[in-house]
Amino acid sequence: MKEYKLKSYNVKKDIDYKINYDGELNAAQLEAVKTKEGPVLVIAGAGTGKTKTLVYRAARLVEEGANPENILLLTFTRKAALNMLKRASMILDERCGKISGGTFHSFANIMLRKYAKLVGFNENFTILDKSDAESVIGIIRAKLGYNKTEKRFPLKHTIGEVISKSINKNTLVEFVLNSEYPHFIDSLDGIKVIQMEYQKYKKEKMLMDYDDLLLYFELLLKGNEEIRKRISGFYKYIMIDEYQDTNKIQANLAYLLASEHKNIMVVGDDSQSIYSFRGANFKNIMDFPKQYPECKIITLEQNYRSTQPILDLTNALIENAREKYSKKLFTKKEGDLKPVYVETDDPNMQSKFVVQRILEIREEGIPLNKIAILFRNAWHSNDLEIELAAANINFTKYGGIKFTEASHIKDIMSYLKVSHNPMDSISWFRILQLIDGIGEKTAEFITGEIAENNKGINFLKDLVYQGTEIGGINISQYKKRDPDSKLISQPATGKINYQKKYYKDLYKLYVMLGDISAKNLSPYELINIVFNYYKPIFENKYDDFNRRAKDVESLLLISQRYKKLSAFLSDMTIEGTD
DNA sequence: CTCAGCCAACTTTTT
DNA sequence: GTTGGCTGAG
Repeated sequence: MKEYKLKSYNVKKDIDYKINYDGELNAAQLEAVKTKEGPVLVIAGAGTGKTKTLVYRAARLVEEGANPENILLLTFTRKAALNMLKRASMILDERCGKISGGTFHSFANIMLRKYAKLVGFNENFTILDKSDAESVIGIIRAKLGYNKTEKRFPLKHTIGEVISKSINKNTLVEFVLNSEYPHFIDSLDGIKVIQMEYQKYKKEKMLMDYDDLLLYFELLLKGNEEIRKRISGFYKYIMIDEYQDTNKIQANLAYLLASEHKNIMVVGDDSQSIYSFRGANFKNIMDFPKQYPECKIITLEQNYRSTQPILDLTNALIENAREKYSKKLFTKKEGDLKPVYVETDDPNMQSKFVVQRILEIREEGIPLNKIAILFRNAWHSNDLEIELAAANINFTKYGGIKFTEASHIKDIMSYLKVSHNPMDSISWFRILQLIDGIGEKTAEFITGEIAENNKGINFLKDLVYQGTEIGGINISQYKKRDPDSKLISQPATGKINYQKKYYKDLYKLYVMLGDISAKNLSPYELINIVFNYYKPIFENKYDDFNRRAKDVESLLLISQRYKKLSAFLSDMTIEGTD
């Protein structure tokens, strides 16, 4: 990190404010915006102009002379952060675009890329998304024989969830099992073993999952006094959005980051905590005043979105909460239409009712694209979709799997990941299996050789050349060439036929990987090289490759925004894109 | 033993 | 769309 000399924060008396704060904001918002220092808790009810408040406060800090880079704005998605900075730039000027912003995960990533060595990693570590993490767990699960137990052992997906929950909720694995998977309580010991192996595996292969980003960042700050002081000293103003959705580790990180100055403003609504499934705890927002007894609490209650009857309903609901910051939402918006609660006997009746209402509303002249139906998951709408189709109502359905998790995108990304971090066994495993004739076992063998003996892609060359020159060699011959190799004794037959039809393809892969390891290629150029290689595989693998090809186009487009491969890879994994 | 192909079961929400 | 189980071919 560059050493910056902090500008001393002396507000000149004669600042000529360009922004008209008083005219744009209500009293509570204004109070928040004008508070420059010390801990502040802003309780922002739904639709009370929370984002606007943050935007103005960021702009105000800059206008009063703070260096934008010293302001840290942590939000729930990166898109939200960018959006706010854009708005701040619009009301003030482009200096606001330089404010440091992002999610806890992306900020942790940036810091860890600088200080990875201090927590036992290399700077080129790879970030595992959820399915990558599950693959690792799946491999360990199989290796330890848990796929052949008498009693059904939890699936990799479940194991991953249990481990992650115990971390995010800061509790023991047994508590998670007891409360959410009591039927798997017998598997406790096994899960604990897998957890340990998982941790070890990631460390060896320079891999971090989402939780690790936070954990290692916390470790970095806790274990290195000097670094903590440097980072906290640099980010002199901290703002955190959606504080009710932070978990224990994130709250802890916030505390550590603010330790040098306590200029921390958290904004949230205790009545809107929706991420408990991933360990978010609204207690964080309740406990903030305990953490900072001197903090200022500001409550935003004027709502700009809904009419009073709707707010009355939410007020009544919130009133029932046992632990809360009391607030009463009110509005100046006109309207007396009440929300309607309808109960139906079965899901199909529900669908029919919705269809009927839509037809009525359309009769009244409301266009279909002004009507929205919300539901909690993709298949909840199955019945409704049939009814809508039957009634000849056109609709657009949003949702489905994320772009970055589509398997063809993951394929392409894996080639890049391997070239960025040759230790990334998960990506090796994936791309090797794309070759015709290579399945799980062979991929495991090659992956193991590449990683364990640190041969990198040269192993591919060795393998192919041995194959073509010698033909099928057996284990003992191979051992002679490489006496240190550990994995030689593994296969039960004691013999692997190296003369395989996939040699040619393996060699092509080797050549392509050599091409993309050339220096100074942009992510865009890299993807082009990769796709040139991948295209035949791609078209063979997917019947609908034409549809999927559009995603590749998007990927190329996105990649043009990046100069460096490492930033591109991190962003694609942490932020995704929509 | 290894791999590919087929089938049935399941699917919240996010970094 | 994905996972895991099963079968048959090489």
